[in-house]
Formats: sequence, C-alpha cells, structure tokens
Amino acid sequence: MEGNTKREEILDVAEAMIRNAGFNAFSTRDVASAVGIKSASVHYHFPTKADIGAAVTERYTDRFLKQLGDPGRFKGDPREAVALYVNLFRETLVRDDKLCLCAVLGAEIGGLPLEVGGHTRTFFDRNLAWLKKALTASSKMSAAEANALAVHILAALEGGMILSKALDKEKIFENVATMLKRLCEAVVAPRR
Amino acid sequence: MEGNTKREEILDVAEAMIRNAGFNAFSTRDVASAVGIKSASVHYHFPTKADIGAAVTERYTDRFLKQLGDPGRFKGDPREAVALYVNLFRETLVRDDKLCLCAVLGAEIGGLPLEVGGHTRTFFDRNLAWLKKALTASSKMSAAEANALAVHILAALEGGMILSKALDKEKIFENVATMLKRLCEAVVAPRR
DNA sequence: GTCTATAATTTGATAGAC
DNA sequence: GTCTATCAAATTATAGAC
Repeated sequence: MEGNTKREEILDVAEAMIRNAGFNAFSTRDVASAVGIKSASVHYHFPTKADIGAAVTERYTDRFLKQLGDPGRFKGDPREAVALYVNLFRETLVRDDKLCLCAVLGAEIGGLPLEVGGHTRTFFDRNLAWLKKALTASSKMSAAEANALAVHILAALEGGMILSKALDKEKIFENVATMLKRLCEAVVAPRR
Repeated sequence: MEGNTKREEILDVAEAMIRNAGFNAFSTRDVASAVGIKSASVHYHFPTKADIGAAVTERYTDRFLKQLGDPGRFKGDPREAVALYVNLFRETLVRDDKLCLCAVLGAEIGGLPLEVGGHTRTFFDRNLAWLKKALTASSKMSAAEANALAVHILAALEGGMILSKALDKEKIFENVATMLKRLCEAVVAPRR
C-alpha cells in the first residue's frame, strides 16, 4: 500500500515526519534523503514546502473518509458506527505508532501556511459531518444531540491519541474508547 | 500578573509563541525582539533553546497545579471537582485564546528535546494524579474507575481545545464540557 | 545584563546541465 | 525527473567589549 510514484513516496515520508514531530520539524532535505533523491527534485514535485503540507493533508483526509465509508449505512445501532469510527483511530495510532495528522496540525494551527491550516479544518469538518450523519441515521437523536456527541467523540479521540503517545501507554487510548462507549450508551436512544 | 523580571518576560513570550504555533515555530530572535532585547541576551538567561522550552513547561505545570489547589478538598460531590477542573481549561483557552501548552507539546513530542518532552509527560502525570485524587476523595469510585474517568476528562479537554481553536468556535469547547458533565453523572456515585 | 559581531549550520528555493 | 551548484535568509549559539 506504499506509494509507488516518487510523488507519493514524498508524501508518505512527509506525512510520517509531520505526524511524528510537526510541520516545522522537517525540511525538504530530510524528505529528499529519506526518499533517496535530492532536495531540488522534491521542489520539482512540490514548488514549496507549504504545497507538500497541503497535499499531505488533503490526501490524508480523503483516505480517512474513504476508509470510513458511507455514514448512512448504519441503520440499527449507533454503537456500530461509533465502534467503527473508534477503530479507525485505533489503527491509525497502533499500526503507525503515530498521531492523527490533524491532531498535530491542529495543535500548530496558529503557525501553519494558510492552505495547510485550511485543509486541517476541512478534516475536522468532514469528520464531524460523517459522525453526525452516522448518528442521526442510526438513532432517534436530534441533529443537535448528534452534533454534540460527534464533537465529543472527535475531541476525546484526538486528545486520547496525544496522551497515549506522550505517555507511551496504549492502554490510555483503550481507556478513552471504553468511556466513549459508556457515554454513547448513556446518551443515545437506538432506533431499533 | 505579567512577569516582572527579564527572565520571566522571556518565558511569557516563549510560552505564548509555543502555545500558538509549536516549539519549532519560534526562534530565540523572535523572543528577543518581542521582549525588547537581543538574542545574545536571551542566551545569557537560557543557554539553549531547549532550556527555554524546559523552563516554560516546568513553570506552566507548577502554575497549573497551584491553581487547581488541593484535590483532597472535594468531600461531597465529584461534580464540583470536575467543574473546577474544566473551568481552568476553559480560562486557559478563552482568556489567552491559546491552547494548553502541553496539548501542543504533546502533539510534537516525537521531535522535542528530551527535557522538554520529559516535562510535558510530567504535566500529564500530575494532572491525572490530581483528577484521580479529587474523584476518589469525593465519591465512592474505585481507584480503577477514577483513573479511567480522569484519563477521559484530560483527553477530551485537550482534544476539545484543539478542535475549538482550529475551527474558531468557542462553542465546541462548551460542547465537550457539557458532555463530560453528562458522562460524570452516568459514571459516578457521589459520596453524600 | 546587554550589546556588537560573527561563526557554523540549516533552510527554502532557484538556475541550468543532463 | 534528477542532478550539481548555489543563493539569500534564518537559526542556534558563542566571544568579548561595555
């Protein structure tokens, strides 16, 4: 599933570096040497560093939403939707041992190039929209209730990843996941 | 409440800059010019940039815990402790229009100087310990239950701040605060 | 404590050959 | 598409005068 074009390899490496230490912690030379080319060649594919950040974030968001699939397909039980959503974050953290790209970029948002900040906001907007849709489609929740729960789920998962990585304890993420489940059960009225 | 020694002014400025855009987004010259001195003078107070980061994080953590006060004082109702805790995060976000220092540093942890990363972990550890103590002192929760709730509260608040700032909607933080309250009511058995 | 001056390195980016 | 070569600016940090 690794990128096979050089352009994709650059994005793979840049994504990993941002998710490890932030947008300002890598240079075009870092990316170049990891890919096995020179920095001038990186600039051939992406004129500016901001272009790399924007492309990484856009690709990350598209991939993430594609993996989530259609939020309208959860007909019976909102807990299925939440479990699937939590699981995608879990895989993101455990498989790569890295944070969600947009947890990192969101934390640095005051200093990001405009396009990168914009794509970061889009990630959050699209995720909240997915959750809202999945919750309203599968329960009797009002739009306002679904929105409130969606915001909380996304916030807790992003924060949970940060704590889990910083303290190097996978158990922390599982803890957050468990509490989210309990919150859902307390808040949600299933449709069936 | 602004720092009155030059050393403290440097820490004030550096803290604001880190909380806005991250540890790698400011230079010693940025700090110097904001304080009204030269970068060589900054290095007189703090030999390395890592020293600035470590001092900022240590001071931030001490101030934060001092503001929380004694977690053993919540005798009757855990909701009081949680409300006070949430309120300190709210003030941190709304008063300064900036994230929690350690939400930012936690997101960048893979690329921080060792001392800075260490102090960041200490912030999380001390906060979790405070919450655990406040919850066990004021309710019938077991140590494990208190720990689980503490982790979730901290994760949701850190993540909520990031979402709130990134999307520029204070309402998002309030949303998270409200859901945390509901979660506590569903999970906690008050002592009185 | 703060300054000027500067060293040593890194960084984002470009020109032009192949 | 990738390279060598290079630039201009920025960055962390130090030496030494005041």
